[in-house]
Amino acid sequence: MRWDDVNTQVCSMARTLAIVGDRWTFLIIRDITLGNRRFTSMHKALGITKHRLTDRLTRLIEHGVVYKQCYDEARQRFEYRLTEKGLDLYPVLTTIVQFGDKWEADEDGVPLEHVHKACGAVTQPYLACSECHEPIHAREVRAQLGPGIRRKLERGETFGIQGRYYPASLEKVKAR
Amino acid sequence: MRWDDVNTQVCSMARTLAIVGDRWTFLIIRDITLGNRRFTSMHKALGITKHRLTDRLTRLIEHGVVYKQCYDEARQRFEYRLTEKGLDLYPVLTTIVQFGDKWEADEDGVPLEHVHKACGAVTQPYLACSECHEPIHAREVRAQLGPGIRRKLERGETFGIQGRYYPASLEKVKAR
DNA sequence: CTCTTGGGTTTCATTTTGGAACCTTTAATC
DNA sequence: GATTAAAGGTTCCAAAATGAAACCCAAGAG
Repeated sequence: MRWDDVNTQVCSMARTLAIVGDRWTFLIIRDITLGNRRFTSMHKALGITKHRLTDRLTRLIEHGVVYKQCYDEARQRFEYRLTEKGLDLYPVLTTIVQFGDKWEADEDGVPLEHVHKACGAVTQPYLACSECHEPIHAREVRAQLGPGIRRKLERGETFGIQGRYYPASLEKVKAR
Repeated sequence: MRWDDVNTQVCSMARTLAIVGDRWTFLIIRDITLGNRRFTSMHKALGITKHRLTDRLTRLIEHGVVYKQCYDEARQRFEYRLTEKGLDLYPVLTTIVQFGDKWEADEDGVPLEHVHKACGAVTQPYLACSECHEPIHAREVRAQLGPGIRRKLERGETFGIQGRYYPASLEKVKAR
């Protein structure tokens, strides 16, 4: 399957990755988050080529994740900023950074620390259950069919790859 | 910069993305998480070519995220499973899925639901502060230099892209 | 009036992907 | 006993994505 078709899957991960799932996009968004919002500045800081950067920013704008804001009318200079949708990627950024902090840091320690302004502490955010508010770990969660797939099945629609709906293991998920 | 050099950055995100930051890897890990652990099965379900799948699994094994477990000695058949390190990617997977559920679901609703076994409820995990346990949002967090960068600066080391340490906007971060 | 800066576009070589065919070993079937 | 069918790859080639470098253009600065 061509990568361009990946977002046709009935899968929230595939659809999200169709927007941000390439080499550079997360780094671009991270830089914008940290205040590095201008074209040339990102180009230099990230080591991404201008070509690629133009391309990725355009795509992010198309998907409503980033918008362009003019900061110099005369010269038509722009800053790239995150939309509300873009800010919603923050949990993804944070969890990626935390994984790196835990498993890939060198002996000097973590590159950056994150201060929670509300309480003033250096924080290492964790995932909590929306219902019981306890921390959540991989093995404590079970997936089940949601309406997005259930309704399509009820209508007798075929979807997914070669008529098998997706993710592949849903037969098992259903059976459990 | 060549992508292969991205993990030389002093940046937890760059280092993590050097492992999982390509088109297919997250989908592979998601499938393994959902119980789809065999080569041919993943190949068919994901629509990834065998070639690419071999390549990605090999890389994940090299990085200690996945291991191969024999389930049929005679025929030398294997299952791919997540290591402890691999399980630590779960928060990343979850937050990616949540973004997709919120912004990219169609009118039928979310494809999958996630049940927190401990409390039995369908959960939509959120990020909480490790110190005050309140929910954390993008605008409530401020980055500051951590030991991994501070110590290198104190020793007078140059690092990052062209001697500028990374992320680019750390000058600003420092100044704040 | 020339130089620099920001923000790009164009061109072209190199890498990475995708698709398909092929290989090998063990089991299952006729 | 020969034939066929998985499972799990590998090989080969064409197509697409990427990276490096050069070029462009407008507005200010000197």
